[in-house]
Amino acid sequence: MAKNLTTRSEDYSKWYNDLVIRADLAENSGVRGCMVIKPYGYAIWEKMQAELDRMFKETGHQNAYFPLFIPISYFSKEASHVDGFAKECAIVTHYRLKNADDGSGVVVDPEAKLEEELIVRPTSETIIWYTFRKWVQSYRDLPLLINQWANVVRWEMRPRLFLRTTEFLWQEGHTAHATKDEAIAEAELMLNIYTKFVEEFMAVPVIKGIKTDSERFAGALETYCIEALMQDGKALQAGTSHYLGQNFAKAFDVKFTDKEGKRDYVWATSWGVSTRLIGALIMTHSDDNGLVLPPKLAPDQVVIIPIYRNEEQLADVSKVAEQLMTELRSKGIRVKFDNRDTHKPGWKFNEYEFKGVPVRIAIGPKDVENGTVEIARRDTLTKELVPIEDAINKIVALMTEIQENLYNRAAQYRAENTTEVSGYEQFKKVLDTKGGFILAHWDGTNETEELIKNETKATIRCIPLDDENKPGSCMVTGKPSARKVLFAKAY
RNA sequence: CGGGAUGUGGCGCAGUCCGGUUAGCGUACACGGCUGGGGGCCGUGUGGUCGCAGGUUCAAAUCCUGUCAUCCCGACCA
Repeated sequence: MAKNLTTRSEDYSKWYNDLVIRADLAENSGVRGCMVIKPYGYAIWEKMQAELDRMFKETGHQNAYFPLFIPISYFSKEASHVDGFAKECAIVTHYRLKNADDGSGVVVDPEAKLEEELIVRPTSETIIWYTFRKWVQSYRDLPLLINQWANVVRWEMRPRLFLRTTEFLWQEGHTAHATKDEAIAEAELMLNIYTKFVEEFMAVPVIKGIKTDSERFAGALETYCIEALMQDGKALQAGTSHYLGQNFAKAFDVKFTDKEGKRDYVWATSWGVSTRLIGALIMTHSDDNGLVLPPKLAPDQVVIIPIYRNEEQLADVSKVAEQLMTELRSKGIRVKFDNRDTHKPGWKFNEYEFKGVPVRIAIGPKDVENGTVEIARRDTLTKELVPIEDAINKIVALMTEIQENLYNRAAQYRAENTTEVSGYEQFKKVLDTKGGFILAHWDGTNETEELIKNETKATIRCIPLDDENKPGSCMVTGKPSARKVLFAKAY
């Protein structure tokens, strides 16, 4: 798989310049750390949105929309939450511009200073909990299962295209429950939905786990996450789901009356995935020829390219192509017939390879004569001549086959790049020479975690939720450890 | 905010050290012809106040000062 990609990926910017820009998904917008998502990139996001939205609704969630601006006073009600976000907020202080006295352009009108500053949401817990207070009185109002599709702004020091942009698109779910157990179950349910989406639709294998104290979401009691391994050996957090306990309910005074007539604070969760997932998709499957998209998310699953020398041949080829397109569409396959005469076939072959279209069909005069079509698959870069009557079944089968192949390939890569170590020296050596996921025992203290981070730049990605709870002793301190945890260098 | 680098047609770059004709190359774009089963070839053409503002000089993309922006490395992070 992607023989040169691993080395290329060590230089992150080159990787993106070569692949993302060439694949035409996004570009830097010129606004600090923000990006323009181009139509093809956005089409991928829309496919992701559609599938996630369906899964949310199937589990009883509803969409709503809350304001972009959050009064600073709301924001300061939950102490640990503000600690987590204070350093990366954009703040609105004025509401008007005026012409500069010296004619040099427009300046902020000092007269138009806001009484109370507004924060551009870095996440919406505060404004949503402010609102939830008005929506919840009785256990009959619960659970409240709300999702919002929105943009948020986090003024990070160091933005990275798709992975950490100043403004990004995401969905954020916010729920309120009558009991603690119900809230925990919700947080776990959403983690499972994310897992299902990322693995089944994106074909990206993930490890489910919980975050350590230091990596936990600001204001949460438990942060569940899914971690994926990119082709350059670095980990990427693909999604998080937080159990918030009663922290936000207490901060915003959201109480309800239960069946016995007792008043209590509600129990909460929040969960989100972002356009970072597009980055994960690219960085998991792409090769040196460009993007490789899983069929389930590809905006075009099949592209048909006609080959011809003159109008007459085009007419013959088009007849076969259009017939094929109609039949494929009736099977629910997204097909594009690219009969532009402004580009040559060779050009188109390359273009759709950059774009990662899973299956390419070429039809020329020879095929019309012989009753064949040429079918090429993006994941293996192989092509074969197939009798036209077998084409439909072949292509339908390829949709599943390519989807599975991508997942299996990524899973195999991850297996090959996951190492279990026992000692700290071995840990450092693996990290330096191989990278990837490393499983090792840890004594559970912040101090040890911090020490490892400072010395190696590796962090604990999560404490995995799988069944392998074999106790041992910490690789650094030798103190007892309940189980191995997952380390990696991360984006 | 610390360290490093870069700003030159739409995009990617050379030229800058050592100032000197009309600022050059690739690509893209437009037109014509040959082409067309993996980014084809030939020809013609459009497009640049060299990031911005000062300064030095007979002369500045090139030297000096200032300034702005972007990118990379670090602290921060979905």
